[in-house]
Amino acid sequence: MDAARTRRRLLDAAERLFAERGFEATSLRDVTSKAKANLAAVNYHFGSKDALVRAVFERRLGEVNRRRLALLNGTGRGRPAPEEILHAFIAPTFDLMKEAPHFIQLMGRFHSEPDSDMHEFVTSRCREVAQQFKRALTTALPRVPVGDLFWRMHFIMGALVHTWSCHKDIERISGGLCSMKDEDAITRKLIDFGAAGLRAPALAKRRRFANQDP
Amino acid sequence: MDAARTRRRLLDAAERLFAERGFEATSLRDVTSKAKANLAAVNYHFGSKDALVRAVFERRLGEVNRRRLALLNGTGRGRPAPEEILHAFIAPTFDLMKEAPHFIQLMGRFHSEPDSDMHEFVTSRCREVAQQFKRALTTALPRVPVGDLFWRMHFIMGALVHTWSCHKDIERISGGLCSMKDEDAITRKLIDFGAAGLRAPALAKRRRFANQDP
DNA sequence: GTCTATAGAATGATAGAC
DNA sequence: GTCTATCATTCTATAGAC
Repeated sequence: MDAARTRRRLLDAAERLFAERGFEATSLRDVTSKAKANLAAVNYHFGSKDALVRAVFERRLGEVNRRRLALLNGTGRGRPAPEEILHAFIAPTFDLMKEAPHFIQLMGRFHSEPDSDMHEFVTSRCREVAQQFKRALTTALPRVPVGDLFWRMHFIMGALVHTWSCHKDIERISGGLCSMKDEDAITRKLIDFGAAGLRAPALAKRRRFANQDP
Repeated sequence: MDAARTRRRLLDAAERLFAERGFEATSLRDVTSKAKANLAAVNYHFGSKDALVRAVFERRLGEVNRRRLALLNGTGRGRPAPEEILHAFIAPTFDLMKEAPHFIQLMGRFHSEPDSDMHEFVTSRCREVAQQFKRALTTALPRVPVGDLFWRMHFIMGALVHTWSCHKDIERISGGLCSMKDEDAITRKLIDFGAAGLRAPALAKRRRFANQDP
């Protein structure tokens, strides 16, 4: 029973330090000392530093993706609106902000990390979910050309990832104007923003704007 | 004259390696061997690894911000449209994608980096530009509440940063559907997407959507 | 399972010859 | 300015006592 508790303390410490300092900049000594465990404990319980990183992601990612699919499939029998699809994708991550803020930050950081092994590991656990959401949005927006739809999903992904990365610094960044306290309200703002972008006419203002910008 | 050329090779190598592997994961030995310079050259020309990072940003950031302000102030005497403001902010970075693709990737990575000294250094060089663009958008969209406007600018920033981060992998990510070759076309797509989000009615679909999601 | 001790490799930085 | 050689740290990982 002590083993499980040590494992958990190591995961907590690693999650936090990887989020705050980055993966390369965090040593096993940092992790074990914050976890009040012995230096050898990481290699005993996980095998290596890389395996610890994977375990940190594995602990939360499965549940997040399960809840995403549950929300997506619970939107009723008709074609769900873009707003509902975005909500199913976003809300399970924002819900974690109180319980596991460092994991959210870590998900934000991960998207611009170069480590290709870690990338492959995480994306492999999200591939199925990504496919289903892509299909749902394609069905919900049949008149948006598939190329445009990819770009708009990419832009929404960027807005989401950036919000994950910065969620602890919103008050500072906004000069005290905004805060991340009411995650549901921010979820709505992001959904409304993304849905408006998804529905933008493919050629809106193109010509007029182009004339002003030779 | 040899000094200037060595300095330049070091900056080129550092820019590329920092973008591809990250700052912590890149050693001075990696940089100097790629630059075909001696290990001691970095400390001779820049003083330290940290100073090298700052120099990498300094080399390009000033010019980018100069061009942003030139475009912003060249939009004519009236109140520029949100599209024009976004164009002035985005285009100078996309224009660099051919000439300095690694720097663009590095700008993407930087936004989720934890190193607070580096963060302070870069944001200090962009503070004036950020202020001016914020003011321009506030004027262009007087009916959007300032809190909403902050969030929408934050989301657009996320879309932009994510595009910087991924610009070399768009073909792979999109499964061959899209590419980054025509930067002007992608600039337009991002501008149209962002402008639609900026103009979204503050309460669009709020009530109906809320009912479906207790 | 937890600990100490240490191997073995890599790092940033510098001194001093040329 | 460029080079070699090296110092002092730090790192991951492991062997072996308890």
